[in-house]
Amino acid sequence: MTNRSPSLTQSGAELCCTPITDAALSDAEAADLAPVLAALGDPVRLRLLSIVAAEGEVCSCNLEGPLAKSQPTISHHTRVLAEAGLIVSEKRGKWTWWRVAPGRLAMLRTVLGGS
Amino acid sequence: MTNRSPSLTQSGAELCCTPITDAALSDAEAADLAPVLAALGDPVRLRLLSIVAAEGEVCSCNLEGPLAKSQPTISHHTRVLAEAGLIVSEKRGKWTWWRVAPGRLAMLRTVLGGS
DNA sequence: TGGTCACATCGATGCTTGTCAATATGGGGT
DNA sequence: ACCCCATATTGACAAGCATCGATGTGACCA
Repeated sequence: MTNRSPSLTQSGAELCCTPITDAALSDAEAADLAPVLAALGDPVRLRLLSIVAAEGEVCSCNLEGPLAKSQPTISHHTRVLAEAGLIVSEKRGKWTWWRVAPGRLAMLRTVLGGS
Repeated sequence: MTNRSPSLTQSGAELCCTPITDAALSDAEAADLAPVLAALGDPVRLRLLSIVAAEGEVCSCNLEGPLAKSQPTISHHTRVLAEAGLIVSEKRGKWTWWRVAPGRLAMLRTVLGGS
């Protein structure tokens, strides 16, 4: 494996941004977009994201409680959401803080038919 | 099960409709919402929905071609989208026509942070 | 240097799901 | 009645995924 950013794999891909009501998605566009929506298709991740979105900033250690899942499971889900480009991490000392990635949710709203 | 419309299982559930940026989802809300997003988390279904959304109305027989999947697979995916409340069907003669379910996509946009 | 804490990774397991061939259902035409 | 055509359903199989215990990694503190 080549050199990579230290703490996080994070897709910076520019995804399709035209409403599906305007034009059908291409095969490639759907393939790029589906993993993002699939990341939201799990109740634990959906709730995780909503907690981060509502709080503005949440430490991993403050997720185990509300989500009632083991630490590896939480780590797995944050990873999936981060790879989908939906949340971003920042390390402070021993702790990892999560924030919603700017723009990504707005892009989804647009694709789902927003003006 | 009580009386229901003849040809289609269709969740008429009233789903959560407050932006996740305002308040975190409850366990139950996430459990209700996740399947809808999971339905969109497959590239074939995402493209299927976009075709229906862009065309306005599409016959099942006009989906096999663009999606390059077998007939049972198409039937499976339309069923999943219908059960997620995202599309609705109407039978005309031998054909089944699909349309986007009104309101469902708008609800998703709202939950994902829309005003 | 040694210990503790937060988090990531690995390995295993059981469940879910996308896919298609085969078959069933049911409407239309002749 | 019979045969086609469009769609739904069933059964089976391979791949993917959520979950957790065990272990690795790296930061902080004494």
